Amino acid sequence: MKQAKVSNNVIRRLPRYLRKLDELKAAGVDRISSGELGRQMGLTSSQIRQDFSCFGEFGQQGYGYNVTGLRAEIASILGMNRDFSVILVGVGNIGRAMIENFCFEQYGFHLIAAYDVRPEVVGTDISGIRIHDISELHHVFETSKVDMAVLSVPKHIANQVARDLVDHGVKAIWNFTNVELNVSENEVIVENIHFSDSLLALGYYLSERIDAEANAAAKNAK
Amino acid sequence: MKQAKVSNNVIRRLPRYLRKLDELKAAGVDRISSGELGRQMGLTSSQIRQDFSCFGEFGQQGYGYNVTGLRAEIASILGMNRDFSVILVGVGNIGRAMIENFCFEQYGFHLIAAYDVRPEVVGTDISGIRIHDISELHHVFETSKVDMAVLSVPKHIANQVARDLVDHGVKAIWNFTNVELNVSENEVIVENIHFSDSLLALGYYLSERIDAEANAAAKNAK
DNA sequence: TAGATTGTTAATCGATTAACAATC
DNA sequence: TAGATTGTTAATCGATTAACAATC
Repeated sequence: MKQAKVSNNVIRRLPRYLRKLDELKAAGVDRISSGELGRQMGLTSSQIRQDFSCFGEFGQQGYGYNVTGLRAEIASILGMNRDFSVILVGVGNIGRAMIENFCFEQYGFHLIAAYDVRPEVVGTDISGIRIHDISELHHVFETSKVDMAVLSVPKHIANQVARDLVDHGVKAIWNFTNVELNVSENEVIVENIHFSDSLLALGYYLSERIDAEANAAAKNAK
Repeated sequence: MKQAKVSNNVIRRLPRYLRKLDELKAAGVDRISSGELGRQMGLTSSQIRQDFSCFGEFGQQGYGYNVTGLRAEIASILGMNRDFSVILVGVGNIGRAMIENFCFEQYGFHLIAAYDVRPEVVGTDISGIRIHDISELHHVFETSKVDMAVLSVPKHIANQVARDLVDHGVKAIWNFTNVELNVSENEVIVENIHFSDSLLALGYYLSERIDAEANAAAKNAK
């Protein structure tokens, strides 16, 4: 009965499928084959069918996949209808931007409170979310389940706050601090947004391309 | 002479090595073996040696790696000393946060200008960066090379602005729009920061864990 | 020199792709 | 029914791990 462990690569493709299906839906497409989906996404049809078959049989021979139905299956696999509760710790620039702009609801999460230490923000509301002093953190765990914490505090306290969150029983941390957290993956799920890692990878590919172009130019000049 | 194509997986590990080496340096460690590095990062020593050997011979038998030297090699591979020039398009919440907080210089990039359409921000300065009207975009390409553009405009114009940037000759786009850009990878390097993809993957792992715990509890109760 | 650890070749493992019978 | 396309098994490809000679 238990489904075999699904590889991380497959999981990381699911949100892309979701986005593409939403796009197709918006364009009025209501069925699609793995072949056509592959063409549009730059994947093989085999890979797409393998990916979906990790979770069930969502298609129909001779027909393909129903866009709305498949979208709903993937949404469910990703937990989008579970209504996870979220707190945010660290209302700096990025924390504030997330509170004001990120549509947690759209992905099955809802933000219930935020925390900071600076007196000038504690006690205020941002987009309807109350900012509490971080010393009040334990209260929220007494009154609600907290599934996930957005961690957007300064680097130097990242690990200490993460430790605290885990000890209070948070189940997952969405880590924006650009620090590798020293918490065991047995006790908490950590998902990192490492801006700098992303930029550095871009830097590598950019360097590679610039060098290739310079080489090509040098060759031409000869 | 030409180095074999290095896999994306290896490239994505380089920034992690960099961060770890910086941490070791800060802690006063000046040499490390692949074995110890692996222990600290959760990788095998084999993988670490394989990764580095894609780029050269950075270690010494019987000794290991010099932390400072290895750090410098990786920084150079990632193009951190190339001084790439950057423009930012879309000074909304996230764009503003990047201008104010993200330390481009630290990674070998420098921000030269930003663009928006809203009259209330055009003409102002944010952290020393002038915000121009987007209609002025072509000027910067006439007077400077522009290696990379940070794309942080609203979703619905993302592709149109990306097209424009590519036509002006930008070499890479750091894409914060959560939209899959329809530009060919022959003409431009695209590096995506998809917040929602990251959150949805977290949602998957969180769902999985919650279900596993519920199952364990049900089993215990029996 | 002896011990440690690299760089690299070979073996294993896992992920992607191809092929095809089942079936809508 | 015939054509299309799935779900799945087998083949291939690539990435990780193991092993070890080279050497500091």
